[in-house]
Amino acid sequence: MDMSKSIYLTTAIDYVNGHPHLGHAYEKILTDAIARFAHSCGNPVFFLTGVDEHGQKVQQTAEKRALSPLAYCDELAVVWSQFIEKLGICNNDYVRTTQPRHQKVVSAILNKLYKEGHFYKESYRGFYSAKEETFLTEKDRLPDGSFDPMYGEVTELIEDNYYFKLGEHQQWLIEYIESHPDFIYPESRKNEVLGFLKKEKLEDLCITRPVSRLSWGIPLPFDSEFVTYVWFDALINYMSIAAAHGDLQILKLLDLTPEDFPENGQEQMEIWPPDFQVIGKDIVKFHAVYWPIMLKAIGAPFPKRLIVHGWWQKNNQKMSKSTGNTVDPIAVINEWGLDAFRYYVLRELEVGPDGNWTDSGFETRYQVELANGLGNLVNRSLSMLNRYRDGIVPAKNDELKNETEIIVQNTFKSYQDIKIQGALIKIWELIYRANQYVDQTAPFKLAKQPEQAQRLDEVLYNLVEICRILAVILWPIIPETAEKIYSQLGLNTQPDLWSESFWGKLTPGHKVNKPMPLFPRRDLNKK
RNA sequence: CGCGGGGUGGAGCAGUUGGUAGCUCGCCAGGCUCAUAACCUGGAGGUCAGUGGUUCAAGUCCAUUCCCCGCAACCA
Repeated sequence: MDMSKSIYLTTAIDYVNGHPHLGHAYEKILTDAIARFAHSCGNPVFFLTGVDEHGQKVQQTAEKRALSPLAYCDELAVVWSQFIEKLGICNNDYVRTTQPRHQKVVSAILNKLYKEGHFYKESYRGFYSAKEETFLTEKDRLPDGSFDPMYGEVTELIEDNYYFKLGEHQQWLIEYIESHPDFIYPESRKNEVLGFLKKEKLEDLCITRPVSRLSWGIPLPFDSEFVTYVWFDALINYMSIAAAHGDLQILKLLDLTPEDFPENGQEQMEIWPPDFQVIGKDIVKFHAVYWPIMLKAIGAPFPKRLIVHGWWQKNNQKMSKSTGNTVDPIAVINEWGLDAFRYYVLRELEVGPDGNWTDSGFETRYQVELANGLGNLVNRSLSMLNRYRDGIVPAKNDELKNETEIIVQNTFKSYQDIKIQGALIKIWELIYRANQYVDQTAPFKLAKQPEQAQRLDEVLYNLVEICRILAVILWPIIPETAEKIYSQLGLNTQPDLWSESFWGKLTPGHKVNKPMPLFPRRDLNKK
């Protein structure tokens, strides 16, 4: 692996004009787990997330509140970045599409593509709903030919706009996706995109909005009558931040220099291309079709993998603010703790399919898997070591070494394949095995028989060592808990490197600390 | 015929390249007492939606039918 280039991960950037919800939290935590695993493997990591701030809805809401759009965005940016912090995300940068560094890159790209003949200007005649501020298509017509009253008054309108030629890109994109089976994950999404590309003719993408209709956007550098369409603007964030951190490959491509980003100082990182771009299934088309075409036109290498995750429902119904069928991540974290939340969303579903949140499911996983499983194992292991050996780690012993190593390897492979749920299932096999081991060896009985002292030492070593290894392999998922385990083990290092998961790293004679419940048990009946 | 995803013991889910159907919860019985009234063992419970096919062998491949759920341009 090329160690000079960082593993580059991105999430979709969130549209600020909304409120952070479970879906946003899930995507961030999922990406965070992948990022932490990459770090754990010893790679430099660059993890980007951020917000998308342009567009009609922001402009409207700002107007309603008598604020400038930017002042309104400044307010929201705080809310969103606090949300990221609350989730324990280890991102290296936070992009806002209103930042000059981003706008510079968007302008550079627009200029380049314009000069190279990828755009053309054309008038569009269509039926426009002023109420919804959108053009309607034939598909929006009701069976009787009229438009739904929800669109208000619909008028026929002629509007000029710039378009990005996509037609010529359709064929190579199909071939690219077919010859790079890892490009879109999971496979079902890849098939969906291929199906679409093969069946439908790609229509040229409108990349502007007239200023008269929408002013809150990045001005088109070669025509002041227009601003850039939000999606064209938003997708570029992945590249603009690489440029802003001095990625020479991108700078050169866009004819920019590090001096164009004075706020960055002298930093020069190798970031591009992204290794993982994590998105929701709703925006597959933008990332699997428009985005590669944009990159091809720009001449930039493609992202390695697009990770498409599913959506959450609650109680098998679509989450919706209007019906109150929602999950507030902040409230859950405040009540149950960050790691319980992170664990649940990653354990509940594999990456790809939709998930279903239920409060009782969450509580059960907390109680059974975290409190009674992981928490109790660490607690009883450390407690016995303290009680029988004054907390001093006995001589090394390899009784469970093989079993543990197999599980650790399987877990590693699952992480590598982005099978996070699978990784957690395997990790819990180790927890069950360790609890079973306690029962089989009964250290509490050995402790009463002086002639069994050595056997007791062996058992205790195996238990404590497993607790330590668990911390290492769980760190990408539940970093706070992993660090707590290390701290209870009296270790002053961090469980953030996979190489720490090798058996036998706990040295005899080391003194551990007293255990504290990692996940305090709850009396669920009282709720 | 719009696209996609699903239908596996009471509930929620795993099932990699086809080879005796697993897990968690719940239920019943037993064991243990180090531990967060936690832990361990055993048991009951499924014709893997239906039908047809390929195969020595299919939940796992093919065909078809039924049912559920998302998506269909800015909502992760």
